Amino acid sequence: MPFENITKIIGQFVEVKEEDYEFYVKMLSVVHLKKNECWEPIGTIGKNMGFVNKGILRQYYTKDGEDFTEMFFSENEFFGNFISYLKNKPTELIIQALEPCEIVMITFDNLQKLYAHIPAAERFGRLIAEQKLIEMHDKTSAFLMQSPEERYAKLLESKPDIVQRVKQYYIAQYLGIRPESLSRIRKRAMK
Amino acid sequence: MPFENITKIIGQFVEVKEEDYEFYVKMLSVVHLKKNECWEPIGTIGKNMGFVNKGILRQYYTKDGEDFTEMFFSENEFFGNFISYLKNKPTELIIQALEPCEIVMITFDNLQKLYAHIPAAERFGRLIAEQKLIEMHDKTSAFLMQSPEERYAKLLESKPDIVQRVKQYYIAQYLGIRPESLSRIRKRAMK
DNA sequence: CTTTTTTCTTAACCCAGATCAATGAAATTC
DNA sequence: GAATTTCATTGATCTGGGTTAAGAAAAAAG
Repeated sequence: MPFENITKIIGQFVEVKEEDYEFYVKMLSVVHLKKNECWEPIGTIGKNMGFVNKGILRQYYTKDGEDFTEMFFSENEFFGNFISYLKNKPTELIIQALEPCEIVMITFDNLQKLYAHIPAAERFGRLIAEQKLIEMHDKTSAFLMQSPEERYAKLLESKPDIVQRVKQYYIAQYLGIRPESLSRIRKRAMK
Repeated sequence: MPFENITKIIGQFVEVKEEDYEFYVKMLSVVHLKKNECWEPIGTIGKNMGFVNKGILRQYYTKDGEDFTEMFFSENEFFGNFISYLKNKPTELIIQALEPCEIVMITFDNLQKLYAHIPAAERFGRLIAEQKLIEMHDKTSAFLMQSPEERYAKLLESKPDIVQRVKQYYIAQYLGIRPESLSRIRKRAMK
């Protein structure tokens, strides 16, 4: 039952009518990513939205040979190269599986069909977009208002599973610091 | 001719048909803000979008008695408490005039009417939203990838007028540093 | 299970930005 | 336009994170 989770999550946003269920399912497919595998080829235009059934992914940029991790996605979260799709231009964004992942996939094109066929889905799409906007906003303001140490404490509180399951240098990238510094922060926090 | 600038700007996004012009104008109004005056009362739900005809504003949060400036808006830019409007909840966001401002205003409600009446306007609305999303994204990645000094250099290059017209401690807030540090960065940069 | 590679920790030193305090410059107020 | 408040600069000192390098621990490969 690969669509069990996503059905539950969509149901939290909008009412999924019995008669629409099949149409939803027809738009969806399931893909598996091996560890370290990437979601879409680098330098292409975003075509697909994903939903994490199982596993963790990270979204990152590379600049001067250094990685900058922007976000993690774990079970029951949506992700995708939205900006590339919206701008219809390739971006440098990379989304990579950090564990073997099972992903429910919908192409942005099918998403549009879904909107056309099921008006309630439009509401769902808007809510996802808004949620992404708010997440991004929260992250920006965290960089403005908090120290790396505070940001780590917040992450630990809001997403303890991520901290457990993800290599520390990815967490450090996410916080905007070096792995060595994160190690010190963790040591300080133990007391 | 308070609508001259906005007409030009909208025209860059979508074609404004002669016969629609009057409808556009009917949706718009002009407000003036005195220096230090705020756009919408604090703690209310975002109701209006603004377009800067003349002046500069800053968008900021207050936390523990300290201000964190997120963004500046000057001539020909759109602004508004979009997140509050989208969530239909008040936010702590404050938008304040740093100079006497002339603002072209449209209520979000009228914006919806505009969408309904002129399909091309929907495209304009989407483009504005995307632009805001991209701006926000750029700002987050700047915090991840650049030092305060580099962020200042970038601001100086991309918005020299802002640096000229805005008090330095607002610039410092925007860069996420103290005014004293900005002063030192400026001194270093002179050489 | 052993070897090899990757990741994490620790230490020593450096530096940009924070903090505190004082002074000078500029903008407001009256 | 003098007085007062606000803002910018500078100096001294402190600190958290960066850098470099080494060794320990854990994970992957064989």
